Amino acid sequence: MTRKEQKEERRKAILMTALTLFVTKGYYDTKITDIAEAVPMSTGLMFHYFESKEVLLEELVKMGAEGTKALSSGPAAQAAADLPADQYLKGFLQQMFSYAKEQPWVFNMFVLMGQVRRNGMPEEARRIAMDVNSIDFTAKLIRKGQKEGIFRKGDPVLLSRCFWASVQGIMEEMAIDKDMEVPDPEWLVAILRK
Amino acid sequence: MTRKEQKEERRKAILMTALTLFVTKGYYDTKITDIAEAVPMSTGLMFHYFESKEVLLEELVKMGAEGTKALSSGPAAQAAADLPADQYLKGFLQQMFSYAKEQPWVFNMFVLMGQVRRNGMPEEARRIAMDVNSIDFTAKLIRKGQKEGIFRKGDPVLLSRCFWASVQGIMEEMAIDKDMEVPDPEWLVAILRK
DNA sequence: CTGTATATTGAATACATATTCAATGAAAAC
DNA sequence: GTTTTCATTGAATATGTATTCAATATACAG
Repeated sequence: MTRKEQKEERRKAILMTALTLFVTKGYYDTKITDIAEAVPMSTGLMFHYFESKEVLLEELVKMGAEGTKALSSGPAAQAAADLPADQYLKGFLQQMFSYAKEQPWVFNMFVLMGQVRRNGMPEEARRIAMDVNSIDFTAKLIRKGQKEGIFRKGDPVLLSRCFWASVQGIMEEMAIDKDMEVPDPEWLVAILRK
Repeated sequence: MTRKEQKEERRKAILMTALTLFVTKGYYDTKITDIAEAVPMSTGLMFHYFESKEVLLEELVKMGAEGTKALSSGPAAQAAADLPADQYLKGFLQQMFSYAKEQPWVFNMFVLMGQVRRNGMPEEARRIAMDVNSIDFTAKLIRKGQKEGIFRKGDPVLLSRCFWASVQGIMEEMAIDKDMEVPDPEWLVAILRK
């Protein structure tokens, strides 16, 4: 394994460790030393890989942003066009909920993206996360569902915000309480259903 | 006005200012100087009224805890016993949403209580907020609704967690985006409905 | 091998911000 | 009107934690 690959491995290890800690303890409560200790590596070495705690967060958010974009333009987006809107959303939630245990990486990333959008989070990371706009994507889906006659009346954007706020809230609880039972996706889609 | 009353007034002014800032900017991002500047008063004087930033938060959370307890044992609790479960919850949300503009104090307090329960928030305040358990209260209500045949099947505690996580998420958005339209309480109660 | 580059450490430093404090002003008590 | 108590200020200090750095070890290249 080349030197460059080694370094890349190490960067990923740091990123994954930080991701877990950020989501479970919160960004401000996880200190650089916490991450270093968990990797494990010395505190100073962290700065050989990332120039600051904020940049580390930004890298994570960038990864999340790419993933989300891929999702909303790749084959999954095709499925969205074909499937009935409610089926697609239920499928998405089912997938995400199952990741909570099988691919915590993906799950945590999704949760982090939501958290970083909140006020008081570092400016630049927040900007990047805000850029990825699931709200609009889902709003379109909701409009489609309304036409199909399966979703309730109401401003699609507002419905979309409510839907995602709910999903985010529940996923944060799941991220912290690993033993929490997985909710039925239908419960959340019911927010939209007629 | 006596000296003591003056002091009490001033304390309240600080508490209300801090509440607004905590909810809109986040606890960690609002500095003591931010609060002092907004009150307004000198930074040092803040410590004449509250011994620390954490204690200030704790005082707020204590107030919120009292308010919540009063709510769940006062006349409102009676109403809960009489009304159909869905009516009661819708009424509660309607009330809370209307407070967003008319009594931002109450609204913000409610949001803060939710935020403080999260990981990474100061220990003691968190403990106090956790103590106030809306989850169980609502779980009972949900059980009632299930018997009435209006709520879906499923673990009442899990349903309750989902319901509150959703409410919290949406109220946080409303707290930050003052122009956001008020969602229809029915959308959230639909999480529970059969 | 030898020299050069990279990885690693832990202690020193920088920095942001919470907290203290000595000094001053203003109000209440006597 | 004098004394005493409380309110107020802003600069100094303490503290926690991010960040830097000089020193050392390890891997790689020639």
